[in-house]
Amino acid sequence: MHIRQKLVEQLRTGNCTPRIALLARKLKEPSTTLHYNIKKLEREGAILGYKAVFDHRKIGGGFTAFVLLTLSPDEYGDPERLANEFAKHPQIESVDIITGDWELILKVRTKDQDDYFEFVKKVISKKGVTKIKTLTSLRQMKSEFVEL
Amino acid sequence: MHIRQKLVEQLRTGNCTPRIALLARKLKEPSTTLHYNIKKLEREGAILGYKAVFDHRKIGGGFTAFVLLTLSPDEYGDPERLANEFAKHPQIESVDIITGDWELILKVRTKDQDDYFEFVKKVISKKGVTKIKTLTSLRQMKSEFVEL
DNA sequence: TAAATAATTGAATATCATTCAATCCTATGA
DNA sequence: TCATAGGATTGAATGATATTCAATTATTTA
Repeated sequence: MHIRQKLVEQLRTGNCTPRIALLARKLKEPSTTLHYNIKKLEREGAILGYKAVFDHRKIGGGFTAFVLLTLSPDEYGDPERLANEFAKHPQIESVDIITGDWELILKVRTKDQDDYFEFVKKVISKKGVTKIKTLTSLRQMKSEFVEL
Repeated sequence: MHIRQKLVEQLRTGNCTPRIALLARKLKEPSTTLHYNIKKLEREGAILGYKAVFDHRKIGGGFTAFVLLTLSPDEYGDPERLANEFAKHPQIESVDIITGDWELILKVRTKDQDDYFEFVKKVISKKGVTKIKTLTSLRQMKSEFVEL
């Protein structure tokens, strides 16, 4: 596999670290103080990790959609089971159990619409899912707190 | 302001960097090769930045909601204007222009439901927005590609 | 108020990113 | 097929950085 692809894979979810010296200059605080406070945030579980933010269009993820799911009554008792299954897929950026007319909302990224269609058939359409509503993203203005 | 808060502010959107030596060990490639390829990804604009992923419950962002917006007909021509305004707010994680029954979907994080209500009144309810539907997140299983 | 615990900090060290020059690969066209 | 040019890979050297440690200061707790 190409190095590029391996890097994307690794940086997508971690393998990064804060730039303490840079922050020390910006905030005018000793780097050791910042180091201490960052480690504390990590210990407390407030910081889960450090990762790269990608322009997904440039790494084969040009298609983005929000997927609203209704579950069958027999899944109501344990929506987390299905949610956790979805969470395992690398195409899925986020999984939330929600209130209202639907039980789950997913944010999905695929290469294109064809790939998305395949993904819906293979992964999303499964026992327990009774209704699927796709909201296709036409334009992203902000993602992961980063303006695009 | 407390150092902790300043750090969260800075790490939320950047001030991090890839761990090349670690990646070199993992992928069994020379660190200079990885360095070269990472810089290339940055030059190409495929990598937009490096940031921390937080457990928002532990940094005063315990409430998460997806907000579906319908715009008034006079905003149809330029939904990007409103979208860009929303994007500026630090409480808003993502802004997408979408197809279907709504024009915009926002992902919003606030301290609690009261804060969310204030946020909707002050920021979201503005000229051009004719309908607001909130999908409250009861449980997050994955966010920013990181399983929780 | 005293004692214990947590937070800050400078100096020293260990680790790492980055630069550079040499080499190797790959695509292109004659 | 071969020559060439641009890109990609790599090791050695360097500069910058994270991290550790011990001392000091601040804060919390009883």
